[in-house]
Amino acid sequence: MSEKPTIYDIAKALNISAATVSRALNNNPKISKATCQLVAETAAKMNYKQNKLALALRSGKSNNIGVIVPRIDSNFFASVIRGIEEELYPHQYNVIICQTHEDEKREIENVNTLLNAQVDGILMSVSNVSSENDRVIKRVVDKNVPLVFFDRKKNIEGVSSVTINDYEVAYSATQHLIDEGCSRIAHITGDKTLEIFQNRFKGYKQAVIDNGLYFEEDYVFQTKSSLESGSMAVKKFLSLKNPPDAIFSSSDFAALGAIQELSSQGIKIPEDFCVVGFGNEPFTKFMELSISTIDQCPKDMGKMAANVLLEQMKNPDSIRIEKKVVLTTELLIRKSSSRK
Amino acid sequence: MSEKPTIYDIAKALNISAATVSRALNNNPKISKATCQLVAETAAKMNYKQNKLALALRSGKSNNIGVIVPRIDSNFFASVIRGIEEELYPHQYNVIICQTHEDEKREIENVNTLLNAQVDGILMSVSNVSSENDRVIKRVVDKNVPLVFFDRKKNIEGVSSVTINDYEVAYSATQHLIDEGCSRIAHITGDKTLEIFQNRFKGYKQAVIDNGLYFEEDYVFQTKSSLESGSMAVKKFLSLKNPPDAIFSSSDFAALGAIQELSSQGIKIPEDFCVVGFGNEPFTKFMELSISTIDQCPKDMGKMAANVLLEQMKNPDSIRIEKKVVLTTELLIRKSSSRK
DNA sequence: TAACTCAATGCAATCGATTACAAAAATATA
DNA sequence: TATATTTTTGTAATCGATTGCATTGAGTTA
Repeated sequence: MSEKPTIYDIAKALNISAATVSRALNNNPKISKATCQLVAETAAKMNYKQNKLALALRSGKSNNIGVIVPRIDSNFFASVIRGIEEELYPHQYNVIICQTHEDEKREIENVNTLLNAQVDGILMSVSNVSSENDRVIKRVVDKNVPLVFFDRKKNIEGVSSVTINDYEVAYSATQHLIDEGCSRIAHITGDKTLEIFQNRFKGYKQAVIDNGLYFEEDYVFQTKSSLESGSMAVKKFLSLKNPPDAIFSSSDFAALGAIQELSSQGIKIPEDFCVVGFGNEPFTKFMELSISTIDQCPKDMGKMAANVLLEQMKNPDSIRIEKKVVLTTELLIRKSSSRK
Repeated sequence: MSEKPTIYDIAKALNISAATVSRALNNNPKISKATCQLVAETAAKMNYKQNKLALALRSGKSNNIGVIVPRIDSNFFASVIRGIEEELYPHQYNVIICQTHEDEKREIENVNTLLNAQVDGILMSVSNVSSENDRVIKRVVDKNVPLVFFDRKKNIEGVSSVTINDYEVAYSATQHLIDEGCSRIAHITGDKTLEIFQNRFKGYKQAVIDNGLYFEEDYVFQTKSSLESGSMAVKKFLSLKNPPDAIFSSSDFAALGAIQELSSQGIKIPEDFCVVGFGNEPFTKFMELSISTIDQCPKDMGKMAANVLLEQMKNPDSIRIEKKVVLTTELLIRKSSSRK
C-alpha cells in the first residue's frame, strides 16, 4: 500500500469521473451534496492527499516562498525567518531557506535555484552589491516574481523593502555614548557598499559632528561581523596616538570581541571605555558585563516582510507597488555603556 | 517577456518536436550532435530553464528534502541544518525546514505538510513521543518516504538515526565533576520520554553510583531548555537540606540560568559550585566565566544524517536498511568547572 | 533497383489536478 | 405528454517534461 491514491482511484472506486471527484473535493456548488459527502468520505477512507506538484504544474503556483539570508546561525536571521514562517504558514506557503554565506556567487546560485524551483515569491537580505548580482535580481523582477528585501536592501526599482531606521538609531547610540561622557567615539562598520552600514555610519558621523566633536577617519574600522574583527579593531584603535574612549559597533559579535580585547589589556568597562553593539544577540544580555545594543525586532521584521510579499502576490502582475517599510528600533542601554 | 520559455517554444523556434528538444537537452545519444548543439544554443539564447514542477510530476521526485527540528534559533540546530545543506545541495536537493516549537500538533502538521509537498526524504529531530505522532511517522515509513532521525530519535523499525554517545559523554561529564572534588552532583534534564535525555540521565546516574556516591532523586530536575528553567532548578536545589555542589545540565541555556541564579545568591563558581552544560552554544565560550559543556559536533551530525538519507534514497523501495550512527563527542572543560 | 540497416526524429501517452464546454439526467412548465 | 429549464456529471484539453514505440530517410548491400 505504498502507492498514493489519486482522484482517479477515488473516481474508479465510486464509478464516477475524476472531474466530479475534483469538484467535490473543492466543494464546488455544482456538485450535489450527496456526491460531495460520498467523495469526501471515500477520500478520507483511502487516505487521499492532494498531489501538490500536479496542482502546482497546473496553476503555475508552487506555494513555496524562497528566503535568502547571509546565514541562519545568527539569532537575528533565525528570528526573522521565524517571523516569516509564522505569517506565511497560515496562508499555506512553505518556506525554502537558502544561505549565501556572504558569497556573491552563492547568492546568484541561490536566486537561480529558487527561480528554478518555481517559488511564488522571494524574501531576501542582500549580501553583495556586484553588478552581476544586480543583474540576476533584475531578472527576478522581469519575471514578475514578487521580491521583498529585508534588513539589507538594494535600491532596485520596483522592489519593496523592510528595514530599520539605521541612521536614526546609530545617531542615538552615538549620542548616548557622548552623553555618558565619552568624547572620542570610534565606529566598527561592515561592508560599506551595503546601505545599512552606510546609514549607520552616517548616523554615527552626524552625531559626532553635531556634538562639536572632531570626526576622525582613523576611528572608523571596516570589517566582518566576528569576534576576531572586534579584537583587531581594538588593537588598531589602541595603537593610535590619541585612542578612542568608546566604540559603537555595527555588530554585536565585533562588540564582544572588542570588549574581550579591551579587558585583556586591562581597560575597565564602562569606567574607562564604553561599548555599544548592534543586533541584540542573546549573549549581549547574558554576559556578566551585559552589552548595550540595538534591538532590531527581527521577528516583526520577518512578519512585516512576509506581509508586504503577500500583498504583492495578491496583486496582478501588471500592478507593481514599491513599498518601503522602516521599522523603529530601540537602543538597549546595558552595563557596557552605563556609567551612572 | 515575463513568460518562461518551455521546450515547446524551443521546438517551435527550430521547427522540430519537443521530444527531440527534451532528448537533446538531456544529451541523449540518439540525437545528432548538430541538433544537440543547436538546441543547446537556442535554449541558452531563449534563457530556457527546466520546469522542475513538471519534472517532479513526471518522475514522482520533487528534489526537495524536508527537515523538521524543534527550532532553528539555536546554534545547535542551525549548525546541523547547515551541515545538511552542505551535503545535499551538491546533489541538487533543496532543503525545506519546518519548526515544531516542541508542539506535538505542529509536529504532525509538519510531517503532513512535507508529505504533501512530495518531499523525497525527511530528516527529523523528534519533539514528542505521543502515540499519535508515532502513527504519523509510521505512515511516512509505510509510504516508503526515506526518513532519518538525528539527535532526538525514536525507536521505530526501519528508521535510521544519527545520534551522539549521550550516555558515555554524560558519564564522563559527571566523572569530571567528581574529579574536580564535587560530591553532590545534581542533574537538570529535559523531557525524559525522549531517549537522549534518558541516556544522559542514565550516564549521569551510573557515574554517581560507580563513584560510591549516593544517588539522590531530589538532585534531578526535569524542565525545558531555557534560562528560567535553570534558575528555577537552582532555587529548588538550594532549598534542600543537603544542597548539591555541582550541576550537570542537559542544556546550555539551563546551565547559564543556573549560573546566573547561583551568582546572584553569592555562590562562587567554580570554587563553591561547578557547572557543566550541554551543546556548546556560542555563549558558553564568550562568557567571562566560560561554561564547560559538550560539543555535539552539529555540523558533522547534519552531514552524516544527510549522507545516511542519500544512501537510503539510492536504494530501491524494497530494500530498507536500518542504520544507527553514533557520533563521538567531546567534553570541553572551561572555567565553570575548573578548580585547578 | 529492391530490400535492408540504422541513426535520427516524431507521435502520443503519461504524471495528477483543474476547468471550459458538452451532455445527460432530473425537474418544472405548458 | 412534450418541451423548457435546471441541476448534475462527464469529456477532453491543459500545465511541461519525459519516453516507449513508431516512422522517416539516408546510406548499404545484393
